[in-house]
Amino acid sequence: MTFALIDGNNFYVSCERVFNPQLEGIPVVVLSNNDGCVVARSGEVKALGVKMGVPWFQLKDLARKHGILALSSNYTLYADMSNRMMSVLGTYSPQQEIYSIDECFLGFDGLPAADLVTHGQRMRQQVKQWVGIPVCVGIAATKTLSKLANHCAKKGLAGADGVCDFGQMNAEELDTLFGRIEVGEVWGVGRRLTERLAALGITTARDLRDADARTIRDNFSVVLERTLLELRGISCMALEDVAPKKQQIMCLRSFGAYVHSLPELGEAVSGYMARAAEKLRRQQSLAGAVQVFIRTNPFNPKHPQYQRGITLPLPESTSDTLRLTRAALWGLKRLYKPGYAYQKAGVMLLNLSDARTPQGNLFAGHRENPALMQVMDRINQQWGRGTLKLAAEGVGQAWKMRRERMSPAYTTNWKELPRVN
DNA sequence: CTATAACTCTCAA
DNA sequence: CTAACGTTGAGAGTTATAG
Repeated sequence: MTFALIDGNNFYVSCERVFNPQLEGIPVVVLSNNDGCVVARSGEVKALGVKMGVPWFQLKDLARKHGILALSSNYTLYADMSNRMMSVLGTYSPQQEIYSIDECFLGFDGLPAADLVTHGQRMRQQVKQWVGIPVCVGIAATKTLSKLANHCAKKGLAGADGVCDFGQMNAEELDTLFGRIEVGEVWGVGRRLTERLAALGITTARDLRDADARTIRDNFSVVLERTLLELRGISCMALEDVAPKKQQIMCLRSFGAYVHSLPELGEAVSGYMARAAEKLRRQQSLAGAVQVFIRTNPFNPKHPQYQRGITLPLPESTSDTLRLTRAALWGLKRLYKPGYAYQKAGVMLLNLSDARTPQGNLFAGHRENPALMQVMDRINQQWGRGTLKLAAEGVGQAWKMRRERMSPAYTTNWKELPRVN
């Protein structure tokens, strides 16, 4: 088994640079929703020591000093660029698993082992030329190893130039290399596990690979044991060609300004439910339960804190925005307590089932007519999200998120294409 | 008691 | 000028609850 993992470099920043080459060579970050945290950093910013996920306001001094440019995230643009990148990469293998917006696995079986690096370099070159995004490629016998190889490719370790194939290295070379990689770089090893592993003297990828599998399972979990085996080249995770349907669908968001009143929370919750229900219908599912939650800002110690959620089973599984929204608003009314500054709300759809083989309900008095929802989805797809919506969503929306530094929708909206004279 | 539901924690991008 | 800290999903493990 041979896997390749292709990952866009600083993906969101690279997307922005495709359409604004002046961003090349200068420190750029892309911010999360609400312009809250740093979610993508250019190489220049990484070199300044800025960590992933840092709140933007904490960087103001550093940003001024080094002229860091911050952009609001433009997910429409990134999703479109991702689609282009994925379709180019998809031509390099019959098996592709799109793992996230900026990375995918490819199955590289059946190709001559000696040619894989060349193959990888061709992919990089073509993606750069056709889509404009720089990518790196990791190649190895398991998914976990290919992720690690990708890390090496990005860092230029072991003499890699954008492509790293562990299959070309011998045991000693791999030993040396793994001994220099911190265990936290391994896929599936996060901050918590890094701490606990360190207590056992396991600090590098090599330490974890050579640890006793049974001990790892007993002290940690079967998940970490699988990771360990994968580091040894024993493949425990298959390439998932077809994306399975989601088991839960959620939509949550921080507000651009604190919200205090029930009606305003209701508008937000209705809007989130409309989005969640769209996703639900797209994958042809029905929801059997709805969860709603609201909370104050846990980072603001001056405000009194309140956070609560409620799960409501539905009498009958449905994908009807009206019914789902009614349930959510009913739950919200039970949760709501006046006198708090709410900062975030969200909805979740649970107990999902297949819409094409609906479960019968002896007590269901009526079947719903999906035509209205179909029309709504089509109109919103053609004319833009939110063109047609329930009155419950409101029109004022003072709580809407901040996006003060957004780039135009270059690829999906003619009106926002820059003029060339 | 067991089986399941509900909830918490961790991780990833 | 001020105040300001993301979203979505999976899965394991634990605890609560039902029968």
